[in-house]
Parts: sequence; structure tokens; C-alpha cells
Amino acid sequence: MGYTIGQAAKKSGLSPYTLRFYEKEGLLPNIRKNSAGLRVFSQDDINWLQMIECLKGTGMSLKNIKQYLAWLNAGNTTINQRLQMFQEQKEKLKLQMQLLNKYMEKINFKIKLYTLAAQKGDMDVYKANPELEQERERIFGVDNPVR
Amino acid sequence: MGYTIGQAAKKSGLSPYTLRFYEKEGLLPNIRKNSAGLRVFSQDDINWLQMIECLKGTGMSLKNIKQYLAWLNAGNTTINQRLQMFQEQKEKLKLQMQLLNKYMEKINFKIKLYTLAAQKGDMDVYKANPELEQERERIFGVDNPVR
DNA sequence: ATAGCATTTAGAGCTAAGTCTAAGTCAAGC
DNA sequence: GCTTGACTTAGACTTAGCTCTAAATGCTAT
Repeated sequence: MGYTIGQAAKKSGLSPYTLRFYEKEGLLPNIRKNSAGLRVFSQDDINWLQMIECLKGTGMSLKNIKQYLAWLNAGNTTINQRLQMFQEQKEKLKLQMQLLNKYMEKINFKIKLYTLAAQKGDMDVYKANPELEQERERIFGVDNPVR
Repeated sequence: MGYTIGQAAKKSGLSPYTLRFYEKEGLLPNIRKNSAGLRVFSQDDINWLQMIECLKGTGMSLKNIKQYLAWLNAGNTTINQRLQMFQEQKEKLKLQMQLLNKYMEKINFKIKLYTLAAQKGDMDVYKANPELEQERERIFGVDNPVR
């Protein structure tokens, strides 16, 4: 159960460059090397890479991920810091998801608008569909006519 | 109804530096200047900044936002391109939201785990709560014990 | 009318996160 | 025994997106 850097790259969706970069940055400590000096990635390493993806994908910087790793390595005395970190990360993620929902509404409205405009051939869509004004105002606010 | 760069910065949540940078990059064409040479931001400019935020926030690069702006300025002949752009952006956003939901599950599980660990004082949580194994396996996969 | 602040410009500097280059090593297949 | 291809290293380079500096100008309140 050991992967070369290329195999680990495919498994994780990252490039070999990135994996070496992460190791250089201290995000992948304890990567074994075989007798020829090649890195050997374990399943644990792959799992950890997936955790990195999760934290990175929810907006955590590599620097903060490194902090988390330091807490992991420090053992049971840092359980509360780690718990708090995940709680904060959850709040951040909730806000982010709310924001994306708002963006989704805007984009959906734009699609509605442009679908009508594409049929008509021009952007004067509100005249034929005055009911859109209500929705537009709810999503974009009073003084945003949405071009 | 005109704002200084400082006021526009507050309204948009961006810094004056960023607003000047955006103008320099061609993302804010037609910003007026008053007799003293100061920029005057209109409500339309603020609205456009909010659209930029939406596109940027859903992962579009400034370069692609500039492309969209070019289509806007080109008039009705580009309605289909713009419609397609928003449709693609919507697909991207849907994937992103799915991903964030997965990350939320992972983070919630971690919070559950660390909450128990914090009570116990150590990480041997599965022994006292073997039902967690099921959930862990569903969220993280078979060969990921989740440290 | 002067102090204090916001603004202007051109251009330099910064940060995060990779990405690549060059020169070399090594194992496997022909 | 030679080629091919994946790997190694150190360190330079890239990209996106800002962020700041310096020197000058201009409004605003005392």
C-alpha cells in the first residue's frame, strides 16, 4: 500500500509539483522515501490530502492548515483548539453557502432575462413581461435595473 | 447621485486601490471625472460592481468578466453568448455548491468527533461510540479512519 | 490661510499558491 | 548496454489579484 508521487497525484487530483510544494511547505511531513530516494505515499497521506482539499476548499489558507497539522501532532492537549477551528470553519462555510445562494438567484434571474431577450432579439424584456420587475427588485434591489 | 472613490469603496466593500485597479484593468470603463479630476461613481457603477462581485464570487476570473463586459458593450448581437456564459456559470456554481455540501458533512463530523473527544480528553472516541463508524465510513470512505 | 484629509498618477511591491527548468538518478523493457 | 520515462533536487519563474509609495493637487473646517 504505497503510491509513487504520480499515483498520489492522480488519486488526489493535484499535480506532482503541488505535492512536492506541499511537502516543502511542511503540509506533508513524514512522507517516506524508498531505498532509491523516491517518495512513497501511504493511504494515510492520501486521506490527509483529502482533508487538505476540504479545508482549502472552504477557504482556509495553507498557513492555517499547517497550524491545524501542528495541533494534530501536538496530541490531546490541543483538542479544544481543533474543535474551535472546525466550528469557526463551519460558520465561515455557512456564510459562504448563503452568499452562493444569493449569487445563484442573481444568475438564475439573468438566465431568465437573457432567455427572453434571446427570443426577442433585444433587451427590452420588461415591457412584455412587467411581472419580472417584482422579482428583479427583490433580488437586485430598488435602484438596480439590471442590464 | 455621485460617489467619491472612498464612498464607492464603502458601498461595494472593496478598497479604493481595488477600484482604481479595476478601472486600470478595463473592468470599470466610463467612470466620470469631475472638474477637479476626481472620479465620480454613479449608482450604475455601484450596481456593476455588485455584478462583478457575483461573478468573481462564483469563480469567474477578472479576465472573463472583462469578456462579459465587452459583450455587454457590443449590444444585442451578443445576447446568446451572454446567455450561454450565465448558463455555464450556473453549472459551475451548482458543482461548487455540491462540493461545499460535502465539505460541510466532513466538518460536521469532525465537530461531532472533537466534541466527544473534548469531553473525554482523548481521541479514542469510536470505542465508546461505535455507531459513529457507519457515519464515518459514509462520509470519508472505507479506508479513512479520520484522525 | 493653513492644517488636515481625500484624492490623483505612474509605477513598484507584495502574497498565495503553485509551476517549471535543469541537471541528474534509477528501474524496466528491448 | 541503451533508451525511455518517472523520479530527484534546488531554485527560478509565473499568475492573479491586489496593495502600496511618492509626490502632487484640491476640498473643508478652523
